[in-house]
Amino acid sequence: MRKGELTRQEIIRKAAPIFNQKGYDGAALSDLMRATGLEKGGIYRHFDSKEQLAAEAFDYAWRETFDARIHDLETVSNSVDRLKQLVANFVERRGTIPGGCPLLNTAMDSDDGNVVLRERARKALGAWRSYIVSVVNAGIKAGEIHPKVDAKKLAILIISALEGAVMVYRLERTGETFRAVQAHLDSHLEREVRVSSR
Amino acid sequence: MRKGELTRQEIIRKAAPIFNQKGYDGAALSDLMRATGLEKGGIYRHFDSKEQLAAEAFDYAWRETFDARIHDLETVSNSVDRLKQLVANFVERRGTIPGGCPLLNTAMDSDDGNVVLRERARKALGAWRSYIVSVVNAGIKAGEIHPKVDAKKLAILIISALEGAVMVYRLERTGETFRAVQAHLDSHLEREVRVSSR
DNA sequence: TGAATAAGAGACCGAACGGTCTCATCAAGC
DNA sequence: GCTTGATGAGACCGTTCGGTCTCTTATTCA
Repeated sequence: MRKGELTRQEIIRKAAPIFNQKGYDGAALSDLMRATGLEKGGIYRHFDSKEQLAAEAFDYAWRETFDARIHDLETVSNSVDRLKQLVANFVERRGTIPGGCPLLNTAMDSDDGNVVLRERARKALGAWRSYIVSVVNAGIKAGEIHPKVDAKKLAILIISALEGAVMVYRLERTGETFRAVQAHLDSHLEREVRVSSR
Repeated sequence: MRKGELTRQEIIRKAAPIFNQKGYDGAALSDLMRATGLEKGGIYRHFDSKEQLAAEAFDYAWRETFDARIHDLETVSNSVDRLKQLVANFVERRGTIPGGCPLLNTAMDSDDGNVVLRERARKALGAWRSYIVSVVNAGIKAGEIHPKVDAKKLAILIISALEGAVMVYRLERTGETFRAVQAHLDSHLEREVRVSSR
C-alpha cells in the first residue's frame, strides 16, 4: 500500500472525532491540521474538499458506532434477547467515537443545507432500522415474537427512544436517563413482544 | 413603551427562527440583518453580543414551543388523558417555531462550548420534565395513575421518545415516525399507567 | 543509484466572520 | 416647536475561514 493511502486513512480516523464533536462548520481546517499534525496542503492532497473529508469521516464514525451496537449480537440466539442486547450495547458501548452518536449529531447538523452529509445520515438510519426489522421478522418466523408486532414500528420506537435519551443525557449527564429508557424498552419487549413459552 | 424596546422584541422574534434553523455559529449576523431589516449597528444597540441575542431568542422560542405543547391541557381533567394530550400536542403542534424543537436543536448545537446556551437548554429540559412529573404525581394522588409508576422515569421516557422521533423525522420526513411513537406511548399509558375504573 | 513521481509544507488569496465607532436622524418630553 | 437623548446606518477593524498553488522533500520503482 502506498504511503499516501495510509496517510489518507489516518486523516479520516483523526478527523472523525473532530467533526463528530464540533459539527461540519464548527470543525475548522485548523482543528483538523492540529489533530492530524499535517499542514493544509498535506490534507488537501488527499481530499478535494472539506465536505468530502467530512463525508468519509462520517462513514468511518458510523461504521465504528454500528459495529459496537451489534457487537457479539450473533451469539444471542433468541430474537427478543437479541433486541435487549442491542439496547444494552447502545447504552454501554456508546463513546466509541468521542462526541456521541454520529447519526444524531450529523442529522441535526446537516438538516439545513449540507445535502451530502444529510444523505449519508439518512442511509445510516435506514441501515440501522433495517437491521432491527430483520431481527424482528426473524423472531416472528421463529415463533419467538408475536406475529402482530409491526417490525418497522418497533424499530422506529427503539431508535427514537435511544437517540432521544442521548439528547437528554447530553444536557444532564446523569445515568438515570439511559437506565429509564432501557428499563422501559426491556419491559416492553418482555410484555408485548416476546411469545412466552408457557 | 419606548420605541427601542419594541424593536428589541422584534429582533428577538425575527432572530429566533434563524438561530433555530441554522444554529448559533451557522446564524450569521448578515442573516439576522436580513431577517430584521436592520443594519449591524441597529442590532448591536440592543444587545451586547450575538450570544446574548441567541440566548434571548432561545428563551422566546422555547416559551412559544412549550406553550404549544401544554395548549389547552388544563381542560383535560384526567391525568392519563392529559399525558396523552400532551403527546398529541407535541406531534400536532410542532412547527410553532421554524426549524423544529428548539430544545433538541440547542442541546445538540451547544454541547461543545457555548455554556450560556447550554444552560438555557438544560433549564428548559428541567422545566418540561417537572411539568410532566407534576401531572403524573397529581394523577397518582387522584387515584388515576398507579402508585408504582415512577413519575420521573415516565417523564424521561416520554421526552426521550418524542425528541428521538424528531431526529428520525428530520432525516426521513415521513409521518410514520411520529405515529409509531405516539401509538406506543398511548398504549403504554393505557396499559401500564392508567388505573382502570373496573 | 538515479530518474520519475508522490507527498507535504506553507505562503497566499478573497470572502465572510463578529464586533466597534462615529455620525446623522428621529422621537419624545418640556 | 425646540432641545436633547434615544435610535439606527454603515464604514471600518482585525481575525479566521475554506481553498489554491508553488516549491521542496520523500518515496518508489527501474
